[in-house]
Amino acid sequence: MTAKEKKRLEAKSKVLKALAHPTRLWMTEQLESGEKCVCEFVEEVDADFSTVSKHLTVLKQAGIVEDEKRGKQVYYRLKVPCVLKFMSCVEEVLISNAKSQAALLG
Amino acid sequence: MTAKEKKRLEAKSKVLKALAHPTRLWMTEQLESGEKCVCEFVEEVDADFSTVSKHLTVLKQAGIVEDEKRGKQVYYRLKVPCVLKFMSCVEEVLISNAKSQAALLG
DNA sequence: CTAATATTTGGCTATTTTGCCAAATATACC
DNA sequence: GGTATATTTGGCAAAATAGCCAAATATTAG
Repeated sequence: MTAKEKKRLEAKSKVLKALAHPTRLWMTEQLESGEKCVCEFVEEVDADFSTVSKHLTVLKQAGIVEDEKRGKQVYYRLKVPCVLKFMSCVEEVLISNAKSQAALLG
Repeated sequence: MTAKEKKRLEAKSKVLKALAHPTRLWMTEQLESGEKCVCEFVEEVDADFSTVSKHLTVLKQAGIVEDEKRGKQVYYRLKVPCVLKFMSCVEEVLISNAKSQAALLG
């Protein structure tokens, strides 16, 4: 494996890792219907304001979302909408897992 | 958020988390061209045999790959091939990131 | 049965990630 | 200016993850 390939793998992993957290995944899914400010997330997520803010920072640094400050609030929106489309494949894995589970149970 | 939705988010996160590691991502990509046994991965991955085996276990438990023992070897193959197709979206994020980077540099 | 090969498992430490709190920063309003 | 609101940042402790080694297991060959 070349150094370049390694870099590319690490970059892709970073994007996946950003999505690989229940709260971050949920927030990403929420953004499908349009931008939201941090406070809107905080209301629904039962987590500290700082925690939500940090999660959004992770998504931002991965390049999945972008933010814009308007007045006192910071609004986040999807930067690369396809992340939601590819989630359908993750669902497919879940369905496959459920089938395996069902098969085991007879 | 209902308990059911929470479960679903956690399940999806587990799948994403399994892919969110350079070595596991690489191994998953390698399986695109067909099954491989653990020893083949070990030769190319500069990591301990046990480490590679554990990574494969993570992918297996997430439902991304399945294994089959034949003789002394254990062969792994993709169980849900779409995981590679959705990787094209992750690439799209990388391209988007590169563009942002380029824009910053003027 | 014994030896050799392929793989998994257990255990341990180092590193990374999470999430809270408190403090800092930014913006609008008075 | 001072105050209230929205958000980020720094710091810390708890939890999760990674990767190595050694030991256990399984299979084949002799």
